[in-house]
Amino acid sequence: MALTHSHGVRERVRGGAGAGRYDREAMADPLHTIAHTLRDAFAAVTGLPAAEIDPVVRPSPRADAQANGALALAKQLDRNPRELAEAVVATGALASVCSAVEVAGPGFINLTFTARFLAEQLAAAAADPHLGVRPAEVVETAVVDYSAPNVAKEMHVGHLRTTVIGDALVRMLEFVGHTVVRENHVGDWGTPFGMLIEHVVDLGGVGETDLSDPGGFYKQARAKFDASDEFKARARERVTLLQGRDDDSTMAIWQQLVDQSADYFDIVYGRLGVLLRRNDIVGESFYQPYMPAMLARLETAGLLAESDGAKVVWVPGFTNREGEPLPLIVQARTGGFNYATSDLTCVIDRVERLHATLLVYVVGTPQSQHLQMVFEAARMLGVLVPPARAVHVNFGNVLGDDRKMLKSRSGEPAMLLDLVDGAIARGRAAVAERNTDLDEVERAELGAVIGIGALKYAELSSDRIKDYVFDWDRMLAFDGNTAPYLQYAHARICSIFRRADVDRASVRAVVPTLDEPQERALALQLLQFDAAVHDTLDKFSPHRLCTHLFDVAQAFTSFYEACPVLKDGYEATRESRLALCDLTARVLQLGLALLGIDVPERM
RNA sequence: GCUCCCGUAGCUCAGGGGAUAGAGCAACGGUUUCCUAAACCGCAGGUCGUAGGUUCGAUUCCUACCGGGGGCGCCA
Repeated sequence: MALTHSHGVRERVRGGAGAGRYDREAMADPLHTIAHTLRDAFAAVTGLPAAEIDPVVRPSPRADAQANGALALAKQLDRNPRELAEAVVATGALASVCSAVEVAGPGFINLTFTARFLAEQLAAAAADPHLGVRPAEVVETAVVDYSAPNVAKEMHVGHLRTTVIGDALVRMLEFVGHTVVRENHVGDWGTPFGMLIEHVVDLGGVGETDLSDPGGFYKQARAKFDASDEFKARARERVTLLQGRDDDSTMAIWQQLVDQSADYFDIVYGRLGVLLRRNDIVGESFYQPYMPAMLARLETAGLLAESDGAKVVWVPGFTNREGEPLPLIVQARTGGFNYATSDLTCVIDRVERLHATLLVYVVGTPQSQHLQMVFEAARMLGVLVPPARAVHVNFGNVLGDDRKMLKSRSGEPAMLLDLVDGAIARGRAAVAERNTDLDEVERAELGAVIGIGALKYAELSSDRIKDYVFDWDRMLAFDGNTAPYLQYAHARICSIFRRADVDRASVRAVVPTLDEPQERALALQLLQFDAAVHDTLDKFSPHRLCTHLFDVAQAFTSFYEACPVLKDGYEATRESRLALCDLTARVLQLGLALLGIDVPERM
């Protein structure tokens, strides 16, 4: 899946060392542009290689941007920071794009862009299907491991964040040009399947079970397992049969459980609106046949050791309760494989078969140590070596009011489908409450878009590392940093174009005028979309894009209040403002799409 | 015990080696003959957990401590 761009503005410039650089004239983000310009200016003034210089360009409350680089550089060179900043300004490098360049305080360079420069950058972004977002400098094959429910078990609140965050990352990675392999590492193997299969047998065998709602199935099997030694013994034997893979009846029942669960997962994913489908399932069973070879490789590499009868890898730097070295157990004393075996085999598969260079694990924080050990073992094996690397995209818990894991009324973890349906129902209620002139079908569709959007946005808009408190009212509020607020801003823009009876695409060649402060502020926000996307991907933190989109929406509503678009007396600015509206709507629509959230045209 | 993460406004959260730490909600005060008021504007609110250290400069980096949570051998 090669990235191709038909438009000329983002041609790769070949010949640099390592990653290709892009023609800086082509960049829509003025901060990015100015950073390059300043880097060269600093290089000229100091004599240092440009590659070693960071001009530290940031948005500024005092101007459009500020460059703080002079302070650190001056210290490094033992020069006066103010003089250095003034020397850089004196090069005149910024004259063509800035209307004001001032050195302030100890050596800050405050920059104000010319309206013309900003307007041209806006026009460039508007002409770009990617709205100014640069493609990745190095195109990679990325495997994103997310969601990972268990066969024959219900999906619950614990799967919400991994599914929503993973899906957003997949969309963004693809958008900037990476080849992305979605992998749903479902739990479809292991000792629990002994009891699950045996339970199916008790129920009358294949065809007599219905897993469309796995609710009590797992619990029934579990209860029998705990209560009956006889059942327990049968379950153990069944595990052996399963692992042998050649008992037809066992395999048929297992396959049935897997297939029915896949149907159920598809229902959940479909309703939630994520990309995962059954083709993305690569369960633990897939890796099972490759595990003996993996163990042999560990053996050959001299990494396999024995400890208390188990086969282990001693991974340096990890200790147990007693302060003794902690092993990564890859084969239990019983000879059985466990999740370390599976995960290590999986790393090898992703690197060697899929040729992935970026392995993304969207998995909860509690598995951090386990994953670090697996990654380290893979490094020791010489598999997970540059350019291949693994990233644990960890996340905190979804909490209820009581600050504990979100529960259903029965006290168990809230079921994912209940949360999804609850979001849709609340979205519909919100629409009905504000009743517009929509018919039933439209209202239902809109309710789902708003409800699901709110649910997902709540997951994505705060730092994934922290726990967050689930709150229906807050996520569905039309004020604040919520999906409905962003969707509303988009709907208002669509309304303007309906009223004007103007085709959106027709204003995309317009170079807007930016006379009002709200127009400038909006322009600056819109041009930072590129940086927001890349920043989000660098840190695998979708909340960064959320924050940016919220800033865009706020800048737009301020503009909307202050700058009439269609009203009488504003004919002179009409085209220009329509162009700003169009680009705003596109940034909101695209940005939310990258998060897996739809936008309505009317609300 | 060892180890990882978190601690920012009443609440929910951003931010991050630099200039007066930002939003939203709630509260208070305004705005609608006008493109969707599901909105906007204003006002108020914080010794950035505590104490040291590095630095010209720390809320940001380092150390210790306090508070909360996770993990620590044959489940995943």
